[in-house]
Amino acid sequence: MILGVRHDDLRKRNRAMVIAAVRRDGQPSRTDLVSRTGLSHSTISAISSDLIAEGVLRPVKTGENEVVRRGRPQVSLGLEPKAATVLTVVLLLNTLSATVFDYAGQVVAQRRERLATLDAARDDLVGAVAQMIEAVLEDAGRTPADVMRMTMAVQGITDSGARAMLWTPITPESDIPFADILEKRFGFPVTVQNDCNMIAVALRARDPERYRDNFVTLLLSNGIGMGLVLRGELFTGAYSSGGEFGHMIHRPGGALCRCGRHGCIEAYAGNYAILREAAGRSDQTAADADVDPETMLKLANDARAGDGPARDAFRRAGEAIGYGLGSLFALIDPAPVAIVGPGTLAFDVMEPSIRDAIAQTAGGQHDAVISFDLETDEMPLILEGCARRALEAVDNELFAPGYIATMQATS
Amino acid sequence: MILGVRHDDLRKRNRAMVIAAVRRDGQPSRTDLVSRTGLSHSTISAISSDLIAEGVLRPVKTGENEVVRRGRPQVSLGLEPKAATVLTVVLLLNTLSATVFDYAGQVVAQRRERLATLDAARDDLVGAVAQMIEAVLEDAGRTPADVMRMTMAVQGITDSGARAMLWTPITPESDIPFADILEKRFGFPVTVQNDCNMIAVALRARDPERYRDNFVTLLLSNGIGMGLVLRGELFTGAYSSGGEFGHMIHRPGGALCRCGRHGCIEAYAGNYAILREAAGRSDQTAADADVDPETMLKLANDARAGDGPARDAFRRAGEAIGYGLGSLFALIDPAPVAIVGPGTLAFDVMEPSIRDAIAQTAGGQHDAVISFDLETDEMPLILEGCARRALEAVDNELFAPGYIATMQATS
DNA sequence: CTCTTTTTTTTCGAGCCTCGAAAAAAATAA
DNA sequence: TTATTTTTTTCGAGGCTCGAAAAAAAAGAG
Repeated sequence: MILGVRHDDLRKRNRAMVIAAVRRDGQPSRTDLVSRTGLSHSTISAISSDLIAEGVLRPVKTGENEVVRRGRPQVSLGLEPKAATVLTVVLLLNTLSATVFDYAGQVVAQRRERLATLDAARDDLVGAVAQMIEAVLEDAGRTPADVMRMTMAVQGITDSGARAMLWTPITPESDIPFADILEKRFGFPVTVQNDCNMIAVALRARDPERYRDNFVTLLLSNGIGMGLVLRGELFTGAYSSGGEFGHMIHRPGGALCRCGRHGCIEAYAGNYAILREAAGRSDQTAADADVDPETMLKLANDARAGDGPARDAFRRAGEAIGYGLGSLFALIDPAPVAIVGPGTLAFDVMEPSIRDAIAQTAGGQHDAVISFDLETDEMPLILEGCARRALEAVDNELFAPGYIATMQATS
Repeated sequence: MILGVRHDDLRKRNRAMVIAAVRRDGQPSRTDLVSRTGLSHSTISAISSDLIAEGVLRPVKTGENEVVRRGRPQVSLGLEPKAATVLTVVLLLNTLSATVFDYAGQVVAQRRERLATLDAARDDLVGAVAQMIEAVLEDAGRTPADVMRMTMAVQGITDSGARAMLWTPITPESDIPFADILEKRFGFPVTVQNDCNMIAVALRARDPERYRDNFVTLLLSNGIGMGLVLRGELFTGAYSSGGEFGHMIHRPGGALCRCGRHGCIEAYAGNYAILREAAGRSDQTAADADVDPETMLKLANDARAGDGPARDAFRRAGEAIGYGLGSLFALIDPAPVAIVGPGTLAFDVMEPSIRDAIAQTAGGQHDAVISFDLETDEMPLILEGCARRALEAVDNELFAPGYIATMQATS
């Protein structure tokens, strides 16, 4: 159905714009907001005084960084930290962490623990998450009723409604509806997101100059994850979180993948695949659940030292990634790529074969556009992305209700 | 920049909604429009009487199909044919056609001619197009000044701004900026679109139930083209029309493709590739520029008759398409696929191997969702898509200016 | 220390837009 | 001819944004 725009939606949208501008720009003055949004002084004045009265924004003392100029000084507006509390949970292989953020995006409390996810039963996983949520909320001096939203990031595939973890390499369990379970238990809204997608959100927030409309994030670890931003929007599949770059087919009927199929990119470029190849094992050998970083560093050093099985393994890994990126670029055109995770430590060994492979594909046409940025530690990015997602949801749903609904109904 | 919504944008948007609803629904009454758009009777009344006064819409006599009911009868609103004239040009291998449509989408005049595109020099192509435009406009009794928009569809890659044909299999010439040239010559706005994208637009318009948010169109011919609709929007690359499914890599370093690279899907599934394989030629043999339909039909019949080189060739073609779709589905999740073009005549021979290959990929998980619809004649679809594009552009830009700009600036 | 200048922010009335309710219009049913 | 039903238009109320003017808050000049 095509929805018309009702009159009050206008104010809601413009409120959302103002909040979004404040979140992005840090501490803009009303005058800054006028130029950012194209709205008039009168409108900005009205909206911002409303938002201040409601406790969403607050005037902040400008630091010494402000140039002393003639005239009435600008008053910067900032997000009121007390306006909301959001919660993030990150569940990765053998690691669980939970963080409480205030509305301004500052960490209030954080917990992190080792958890043997591979051996944990379904209820153990859910129980561990719930327990950690309770603990970190207590650390933060908040109750579940204070939390306006929670975003959970998991390794693996989630559903497109962001309600459940459909499949994950971190445990044999599948289809765990974390959102339903946690919402029922705690009463706040929960979404479940793919870790790589959160990395993409974080990069976009961190460096909007470089990562704006179209870019790719690749998480190189035991598996290969991808986050994709197209036309400025996080790309997800129709039913799932999508973007399963690691399971695009590199060689039909080829090496055995962790997912049980054959010839996936991951079966050549995942850590387990590189190790398997370098160790001279058959490419039909079952995958290791995890490979420790030291082993990978040693392999990378072997590869750097000269020709041999390690160098071959990385070359094949790079080839798989390169052809995969080339195929992806045939579909969406080349875009900047951010490489994230432990795999960055061996990226120099793979980069030549990646570039060679891309050059042999249709996506290699404009290869000047293709740049790789490296970021070894994925954890802060995932956390940042989750927090951002949760906070933006609060921005839209709570302080400008109807905004999202109206916009989506447009198409 | 984040753009706020100004007050007059509201009316523009709602006008656009009303026009779009009329175009989609055929001849809705004002009451229908109220339920379609969610706007009030008062608003619909005001907007529609404006549009009628401006000559965009007109009240139409309802046919006999209307049930006789008590109460004031509904007055249906239709598009006023005289409100605008649009032009479409379709340039394919050895074929050029031009059609004039009225604002209601009816054909006013049409021309079609054979043109040896492979041998035509750059200026010949441009000249032939320009000449045909002049001729068809004269047939229609219109002048260039009457034309509010033209959409041109070409085989091959266009730029994302829809201004130029970047590369095409129909002639060795490349980078022909048709939009600039024709705009300069005729004075009306021109866009240049990829043919498969127009097929997707047409299918969406024809059957919105089936083809709505996510679907794929594959054009099987001498080359392999793709149109992709994601989240209800036509998908194009960042720099080009994108969606070069045929040039995703199927077998690294494999068969020689028409594009000069090796191992592309097209190098296994294009007509020339199937013929090459069935005839027992090396897969490094240069591609035929075109293969006539009779030859392909004969090959398909050979394949149906039993095992042999023809059956193998189609099996390999199906495998390439299947693995390609599987890789695509790993990224975007499975979606309905419409198969269009001469290749549909041999689709029964390929379908088993396509489905087998998909089943071996990550995208094969939910294979119940994957359905194939066939449509042999692509020409009417391309034409319909072009007309639709041009008319919708007129709807938005002319009768509700600012609508598009505002919406895009939102993100 | 006071007055002027400059810049930011708020206030105020005008002009639109949408909405709901009531009225008007146009048909059928009694 | 009158009552009923349904569609469409009219009209006043309430909101929103805008531009212009006013107010506020600082530095600079004398």
